[in-house]
Amino acid sequence: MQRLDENKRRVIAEQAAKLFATKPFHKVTLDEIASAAGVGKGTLYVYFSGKEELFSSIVQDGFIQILDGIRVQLADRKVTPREGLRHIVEGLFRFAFAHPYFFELIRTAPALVDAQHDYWKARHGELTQLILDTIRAGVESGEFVDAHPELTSVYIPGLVRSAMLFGPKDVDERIVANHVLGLLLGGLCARDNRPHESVYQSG
Amino acid sequence: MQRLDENKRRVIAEQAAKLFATKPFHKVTLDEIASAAGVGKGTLYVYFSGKEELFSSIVQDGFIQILDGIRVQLADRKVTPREGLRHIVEGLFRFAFAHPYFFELIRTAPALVDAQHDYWKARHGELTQLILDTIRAGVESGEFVDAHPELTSVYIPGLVRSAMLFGPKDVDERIVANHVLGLLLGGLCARDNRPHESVYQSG
Amino acid sequence: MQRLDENKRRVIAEQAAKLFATKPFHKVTLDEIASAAGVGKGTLYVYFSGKEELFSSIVQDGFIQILDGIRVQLADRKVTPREGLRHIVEGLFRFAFAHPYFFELIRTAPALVDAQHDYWKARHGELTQLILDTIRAGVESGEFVDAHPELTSVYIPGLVRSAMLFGPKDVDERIVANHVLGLLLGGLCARDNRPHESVYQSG
Amino acid sequence: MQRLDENKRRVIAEQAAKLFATKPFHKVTLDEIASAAGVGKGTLYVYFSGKEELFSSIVQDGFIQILDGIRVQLADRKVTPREGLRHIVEGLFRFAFAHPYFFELIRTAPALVDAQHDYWKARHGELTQLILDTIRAGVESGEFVDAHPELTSVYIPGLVRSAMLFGPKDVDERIVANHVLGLLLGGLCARDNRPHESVYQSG
DNA sequence: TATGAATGAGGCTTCATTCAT
DNA sequence: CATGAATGAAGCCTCATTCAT
Repeated sequence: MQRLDENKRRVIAEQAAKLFATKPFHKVTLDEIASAAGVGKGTLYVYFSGKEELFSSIVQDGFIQILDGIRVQLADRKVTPREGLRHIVEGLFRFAFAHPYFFELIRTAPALVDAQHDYWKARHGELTQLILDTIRAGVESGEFVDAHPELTSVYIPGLVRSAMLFGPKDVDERIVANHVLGLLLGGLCARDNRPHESVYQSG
Repeated sequence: MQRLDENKRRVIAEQAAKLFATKPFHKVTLDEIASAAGVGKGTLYVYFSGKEELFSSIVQDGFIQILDGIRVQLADRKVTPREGLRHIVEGLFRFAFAHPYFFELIRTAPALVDAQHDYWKARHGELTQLILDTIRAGVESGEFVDAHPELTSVYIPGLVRSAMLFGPKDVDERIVANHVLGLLLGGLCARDNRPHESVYQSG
Repeated sequence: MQRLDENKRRVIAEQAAKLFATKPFHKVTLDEIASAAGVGKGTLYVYFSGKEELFSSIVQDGFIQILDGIRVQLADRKVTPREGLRHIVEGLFRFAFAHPYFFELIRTAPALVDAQHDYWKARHGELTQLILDTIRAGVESGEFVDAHPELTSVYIPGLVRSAMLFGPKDVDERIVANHVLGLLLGGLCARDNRPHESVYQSG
Repeated sequence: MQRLDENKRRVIAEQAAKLFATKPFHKVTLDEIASAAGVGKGTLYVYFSGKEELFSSIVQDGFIQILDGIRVQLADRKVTPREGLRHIVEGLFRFAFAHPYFFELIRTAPALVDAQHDYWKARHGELTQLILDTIRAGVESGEFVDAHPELTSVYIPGLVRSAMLFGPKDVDERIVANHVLGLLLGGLCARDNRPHESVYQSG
């Protein structure tokens, strides 16, 4: 028996995630969550220490998944910066499409976490750092030209977020991923070096 | 002082904006807002019909400012798509730096507005449309290459948002604006056509 | 200039009476009253010292009118108890039909008046006393038979109230008055001594 | 105590009834009610959906009790109209004396109930109808003479109300009931057919 | 472990009253 | 005298949290 009933914990987190994605934090009640998860309200406190912790827990689990997914791809020492960037963008979109609620949900995350604020910032920082390292490697190798990689690294999750939240509803995962990647690599004025439509083929 | 005082309305909105930027919606109390604005709690209801309306009002005013600012710049018929894009990015950053709280504040906006949801979506759509038109014009004129302008148009406010929320705290307005613009126009692999550092000079 | 503008005072009282008759005391706002009377909210305080006093004032004015109306009729020394009872019932109904809101309005009166409670009880007591005297006179003269005149005297305004509040909406003043009087004098089993339909003819 | 406690519900309703009888609706606070009932304020909302519903609930329960009590008495097919009237008046007074607060409380009822207004009117109408049927039966059988039974039927609860609210405080239940009944049957001028003092003896 | 009845702190909102104009 | 913007006390209600079962 690890972490109580791990399955029930996941059901609760999933249902809560859906609700948190639908309405702002303060309009989601624990009654709703309990009822959506098919458990008693008291049970929530068996698995989570409170509403905020439940929320942060979901967010952090998501970040960990994203990070792990990307790290697996980047683990190979022979990954070039360009391939690395592709892995990052694809990894972000893979998660985003697998968890359609997630980006809605983290909209309110930064300001909510109080006690867990540091932990949250650490996770967020890890992701940014991962991206930053990749870009810097590219700059050093001459593959990339970027006067401010520390800025670029924060753009990338933002691009994914924007695409998911405000882009067309029926967009295809591979198409957006490629499009974002194309923009990142070649910009709007690029002529010949665009990887458009070819990314997934090589993946 | 026998007419509703437009100035007092603005003071309330400003103080409220600061607070909404600091904490999530449900942690901002009307007591705080009233006290920060130096008015009685009841006075808030003289100028706004409630907490949510106060919030949406701030958001919408901001959007209108952004739109107006950009529209003024784009009004000149001789603006090229490339210049147009520059005006858009600069306009967004100009507003963002003038209202440092705004992007924090709209984090929670979409889900909060209920009654005003349509109005919000309309404003948001206007901004997206403005950008979309510019990009499409560039694609048609051959200046831009973009397979999915409808995606690109939603990225741009997202880039600004990411830069403001997660970028370095002491970043310079002109530097970020140029950097974003450079990325948009040339991407990371561009070599010769990058307007880096030169944008504001020509403005 | 007596009591300020006596006419404006009456307009306010009339509009307030209508509103108090429509909804319970706590759902009538001074804003409504002011707006219905076509005056500013502050003006209400020029003519009345507050919401409760405005209410009591209306009630007491009504009672005084009722009392005065009845007293005029009873003033003639030669009025028999039977005629007296007729004057009382007719007087009550005359007022009730002239002020259709009044009985709705006093529904909540007794418990509302705090400061003016004694004054209210005094007026109410005067009316009861008037009726009581008439019945006792009748009992003494042998015209009436009543073991508990002090009970009967409180019934009579109650009969009027019930007829007004719960009786058919389109009832005729003379018909109800006669009906109440008939019941009082002869009861349901009476056979020959009923004054039905004849009361107003002799008035 | 894992099911909603019906007894607790009754305690709350009883205490609330006492308070509503003492002061007008808007002066009774939920804090008072909760504290009088010995429960937390939130508990009120477990058993009732709000202040108004708590109030209407009390009123409606009362009406149902009155109706049921009277209906039991009238159930016997052999009840004559005269006996029926006696049962009605006695039933009303029995309830009134058992629930001394009730008639105070319903003073404000009609205007308060909004959503439940129809339900209230239905109950009130049932009582009136019960009385009306009895009187009409008497008129048809020749026992009663009444040109307007639809008026008489609304008087009767009004008589009870007046007696309770404005009659002497120390009045005896049997005496008032008999007195009201005597008035109804014989009026003030009756001489021989009055059931005074004899009603309860035969009951 | 699982539950849900009970709780009360805290928030939004209303509105009678005041007072500067 | 007339006004209505400003006020803040007070109340209803919500809901996260607790705890007895």
